[in-house]
Amino acid sequence: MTNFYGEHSKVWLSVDCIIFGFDEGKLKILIGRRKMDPGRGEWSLYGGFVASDESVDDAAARTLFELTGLRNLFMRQVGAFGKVDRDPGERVVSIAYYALINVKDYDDALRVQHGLEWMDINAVPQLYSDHNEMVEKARKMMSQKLATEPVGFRLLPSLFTLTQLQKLYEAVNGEELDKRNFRKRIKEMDFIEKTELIDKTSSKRGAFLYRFNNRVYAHDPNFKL
Amino acid sequence: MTNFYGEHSKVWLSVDCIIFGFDEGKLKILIGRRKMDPGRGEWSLYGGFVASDESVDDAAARTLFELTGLRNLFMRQVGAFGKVDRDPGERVVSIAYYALINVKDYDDALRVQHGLEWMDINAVPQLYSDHNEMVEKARKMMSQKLATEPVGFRLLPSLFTLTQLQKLYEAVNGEELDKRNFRKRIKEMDFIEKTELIDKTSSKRGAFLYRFNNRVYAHDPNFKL
DNA sequence: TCAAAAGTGTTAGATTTACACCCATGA
DNA sequence: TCATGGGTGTAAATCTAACACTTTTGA
Repeated sequence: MTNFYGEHSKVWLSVDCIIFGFDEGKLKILIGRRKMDPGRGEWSLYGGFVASDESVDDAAARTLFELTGLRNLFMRQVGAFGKVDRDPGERVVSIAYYALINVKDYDDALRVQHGLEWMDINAVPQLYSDHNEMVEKARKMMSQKLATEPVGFRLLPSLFTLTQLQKLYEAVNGEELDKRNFRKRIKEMDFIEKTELIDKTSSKRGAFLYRFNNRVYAHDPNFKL
Repeated sequence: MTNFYGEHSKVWLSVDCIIFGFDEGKLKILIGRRKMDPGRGEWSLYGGFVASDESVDDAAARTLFELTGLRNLFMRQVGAFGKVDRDPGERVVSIAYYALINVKDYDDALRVQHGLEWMDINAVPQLYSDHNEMVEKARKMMSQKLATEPVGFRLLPSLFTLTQLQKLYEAVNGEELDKRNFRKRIKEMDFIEKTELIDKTSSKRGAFLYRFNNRVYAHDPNFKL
């Protein structure tokens, strides 16, 4: 049996994370300068290796936790990146994952400690190896996901204004939306609940805060934006 | 440098193929009985190992070629499947791919030689390891792809009737379509060209044969079904 | 008092859906 | 001549997109 497997060769497996955040009306990802060879000093996604006793998904979740201190993030696999020479040192195949985080939940000291920066998705520099490809694919999958499932909330505080939500969708889709049409559609979705709370940080008048009610959504999952 | 990688452990990497075909008005996939341990005798997807000198995509293309004798198949990655115990023997992570083939192009002797059978997608038995998960994910991705890009033609002969095309979409979506509405939409797509040829195999009157013109599509890629 | 963001409805146009009959042919 | 699959258009309903003004409040 070992013979059967043994005819073939093994590879190192890594995970790379595309961490999306929404801040200052812009969609951003976390990247940093590589601290190790090969590629030291180049801009890069944050990643890690898959250990022998953990699934690939678990490796991604662990890596995300190391980085953010957060568990139960919304996370999806982007795919396997397996060109022979993608890593200049050894044969390493990497599985990319994207995650959505609320920037305000994220301890900024952890960001600094890992030497990471929030980079506007539209101004991502050249990255190490094939990481730009990963980012592009993640971005497409993520915007497709946000258009068909109510997961955009993962990028916002648990209480948010409709203007924030609209700006988020505008940033993700790269196009402006009509305010009245947007709010009309939101009103049709019972799982986006208006609270009596008012946010006055962004206007003098103040705006009602809303929340996503997952229980209501589970009962009547009709989302379309 | 080797130290940096060496702290971690390597895994075997395999590819598994979900090969979609369309025949007798049904969407089918190719599966066979495993000829090796572990899992000998169980229904399984066809797969292979990734060699050290080939990319993961190349390994999938090679595996598909071994199996079908066909190159340049439409092929897309489904994703990485990496549970620790997914392979009872060793730690093997598998990257699944789906491919679309025209059953008529496929040499049936090759199918028999590999011990494979066409199985209706709605009657797939329990498969080895996590292969059912792969099939489900591939199916979703494939139907999404067919709804947004004109690749359904890859499942049909290069000349096809509109009824064939409609039956294909019905099989993929699992619901019937209105004949007049379907044909109205096809008529709007200039890259689906009517020929003067007539197919008389499926009716006495005969039906016009159509073809997909990729050049016209490249010029005006508006597809929606 | 004014600047800045919040909030609110209507209508025309476009798209989608439902639906039924005649045609051509070979057996 | 009849059974079988091929082929065609219209109208109602629904959905989408465009559009402008009033409100509230802190500075």
